[in-house]
Amino acid sequence: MNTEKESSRKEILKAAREEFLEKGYKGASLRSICKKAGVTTGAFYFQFENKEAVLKEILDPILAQFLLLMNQNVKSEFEEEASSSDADEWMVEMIWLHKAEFQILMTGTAGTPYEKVFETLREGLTNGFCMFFEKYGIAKVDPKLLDVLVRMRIESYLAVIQKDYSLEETKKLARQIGEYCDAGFEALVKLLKMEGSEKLPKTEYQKNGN
Amino acid sequence: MNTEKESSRKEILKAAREEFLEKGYKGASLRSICKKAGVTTGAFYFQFENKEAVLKEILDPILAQFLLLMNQNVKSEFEEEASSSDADEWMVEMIWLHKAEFQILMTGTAGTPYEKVFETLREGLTNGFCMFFEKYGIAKVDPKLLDVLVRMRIESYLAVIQKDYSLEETKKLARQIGEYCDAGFEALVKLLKMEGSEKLPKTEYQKNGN
Amino acid sequence: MNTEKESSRKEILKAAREEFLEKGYKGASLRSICKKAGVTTGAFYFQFENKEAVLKEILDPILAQFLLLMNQNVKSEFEEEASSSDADEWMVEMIWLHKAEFQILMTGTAGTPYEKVFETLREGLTNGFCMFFEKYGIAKVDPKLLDVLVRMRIESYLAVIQKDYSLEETKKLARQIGEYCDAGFEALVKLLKMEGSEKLPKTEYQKNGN
Amino acid sequence: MNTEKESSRKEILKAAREEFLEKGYKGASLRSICKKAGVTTGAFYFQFENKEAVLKEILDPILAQFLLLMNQNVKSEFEEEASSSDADEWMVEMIWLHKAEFQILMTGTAGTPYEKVFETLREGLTNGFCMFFEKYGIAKVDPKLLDVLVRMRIESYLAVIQKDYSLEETKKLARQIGEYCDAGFEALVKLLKMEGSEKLPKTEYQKNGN
DNA sequence: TATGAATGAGATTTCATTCAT
DNA sequence: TATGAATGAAATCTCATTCAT
Repeated sequence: MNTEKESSRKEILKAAREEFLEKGYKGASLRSICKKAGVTTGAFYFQFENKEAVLKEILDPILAQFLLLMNQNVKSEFEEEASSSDADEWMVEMIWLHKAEFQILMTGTAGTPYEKVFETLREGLTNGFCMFFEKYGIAKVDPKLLDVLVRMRIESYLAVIQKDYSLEETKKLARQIGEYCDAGFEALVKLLKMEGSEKLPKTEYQKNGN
Repeated sequence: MNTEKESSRKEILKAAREEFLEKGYKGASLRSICKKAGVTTGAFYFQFENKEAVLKEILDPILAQFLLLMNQNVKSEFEEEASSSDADEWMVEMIWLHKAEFQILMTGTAGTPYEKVFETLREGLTNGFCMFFEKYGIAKVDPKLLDVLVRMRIESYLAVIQKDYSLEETKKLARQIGEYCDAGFEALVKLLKMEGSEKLPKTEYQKNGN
Repeated sequence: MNTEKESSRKEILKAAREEFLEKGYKGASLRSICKKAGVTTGAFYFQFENKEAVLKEILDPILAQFLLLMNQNVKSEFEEEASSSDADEWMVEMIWLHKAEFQILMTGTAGTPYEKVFETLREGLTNGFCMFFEKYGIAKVDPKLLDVLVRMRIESYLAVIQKDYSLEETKKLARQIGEYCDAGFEALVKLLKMEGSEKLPKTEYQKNGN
Repeated sequence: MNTEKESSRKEILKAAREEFLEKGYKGASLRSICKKAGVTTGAFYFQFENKEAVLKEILDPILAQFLLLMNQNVKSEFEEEASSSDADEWMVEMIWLHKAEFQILMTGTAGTPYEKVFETLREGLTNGFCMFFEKYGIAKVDPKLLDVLVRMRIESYLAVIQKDYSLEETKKLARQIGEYCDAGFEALVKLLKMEGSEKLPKTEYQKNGN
């Protein structure tokens, strides 16, 4: 039957994804989305409330999945060290499967409600990192530092998807980055412990002692 | 004198910086830039060729500076380890001084020639990293990995400026991130050497160096 | 039914024809075309790609017809002398029916691609004249002279349409001009043959033909 | 002294002539005229009241000369047949010397007061033709026909100047066209006399009588 | 005589959205 | 479900012209 013609809704979503990716949300024009989708504007407005609704439909499910995985990831890293890398791999896989959406989210949502969604994501990951530090004996970690670390980690994911690497290559990179971050993390823990003890009153002789 | 009334050109640039920051390049409207600047559109087009020219005037000098510093940074990291952190500090300082511009560059240039400028920046840093790895005995580093590391480092800079930390706080964070990255780097070197020896039993430099 | 409201497209074309006629292409403003047509600018841009496209739609069909007729005219003048005046009459009629378009073409297309269309038309007629001269034994006619004669003939057509003569009056004028040009032509042939024989005593065709 | 720098006024006139020629009056922009003239807009408005004043300054002197010559031409053609061709030659020469201006007048003045100047010119020539016909015994010539003949003659002049022929070539062409027109004129006179006698009441016996 | 910054209306064009069919 | 013509505000940009210096 309609094998030749995908449903309008899907065609629109596909075309919109491309346009948003290419020109950003503001820069993308409904006209050209509709043209690319082979659909009239009337059909568009039957399927979606407005331009923003398409963006929402593109990004929301991905975001939901991502948040879910992120939470699992964080939890498992905290509870059982073994499965940590598994969760990490899943996340990489999910991002890899939805390159376009994540890129739109990152670079194409200026002036959109989604502009601030990343911060939400980051806050989630930041919590996870916080617990992790605490597990290693650093009670009160500077939230500023945490934020940066989280963003670096996210960036590492995104760096990968912006290229057209295969899933295998992507996973290999993810493992290497994992090593990098783990080592960095341990070094920081050491540093912070030292700084923490330096801040205590007897700084002077501690310096000599070390 | 004319202290109360800055030159139109400067007013326009100021207003444009704000608008681009807030709404991205596409989302920013000339009308509202002009209104904010207290200037007519005619005056605008006397001062600038078009909308894009303002963006150019805002971003170009910053980019030039950044590229310069980046090169110095790379060079000094390669030649004398001591001054590395100095160059690093300068770069942090420069980015901190031009928060707005960098944020515009990052998130507000979709559909603009500047969209791809980051890649240029990254390529510069990537070269530096490459030399660094070679210095540590890793001859042919996977460019994919390099790219990710570079982007993480850049992201660390940018993460900081998006918050309103003081310059002091910013620099402290930068130092901590420096530790993190150095440790991560060393771990990677170790990992890569192992992988290398597993895969290519008798590389030339391995025979001599190890 | 909807006799009172012509289609937007037609209303726009009508209004544009008037405006172009009155103010030339550059001088005509879309705003006032739309207002005259009782249509919004949006409607205009739904129907036409841009201002130039309306001009194209107005002029192209007329030009095509004209070129067609011109070729027929030329051919018949060459082959059978009798029908020559028929074709001529048809052409006059056609021009008379499209006064506005031809006047726009003549006087209102400065700075437009159509600016040079007349030259194309003229080249067509010039070819015809050339054949005509050859038929009368003038082998190589000065193309400069031909060009002038052609333009005079075209001008004669256009002179007529710029006034509001009836079709009958127009045709009568056309006949008179026909006499004028025929006589002029014959005089020229005589002159050129004399000049030719003075300059080139024994041309090939002269030896045989005369 | 100021050999290197022509007076602003002259520079402006030169640049305007070029621009009007190229883009027509409406299409020509003051900005680009000023830029081409190496002059600021302020300087322009010191020298000229407005855009139209430049056009006036370019066209008026030429028009005055042309009208003068035209009258002489007409008069001499009427009084002494010998000098007719002299006056004709002068006119050709004058037009040749002011190609640009005449072309501007013809094709670049849509929407300008000068749009209708041609008609004035033509009326002058038409009067001359009228007298000429009367001299040959055609009392009341159809003004419609006269107008066409005049326009054809003018067109012949203009046809020549739009090409870059030398003055010599131009004059030769003018002479040939002169032959063409004279012969055409004579044929018309004959025709009109016949038509005239046909139209008079006592046609029947006149036909026999003549 | 000029400068050149500024004006502000108006140019063409594009936008997201609506609505009768 | 869809069409596609229409809306009208707003977009970017250009215009001839002015004016303080």
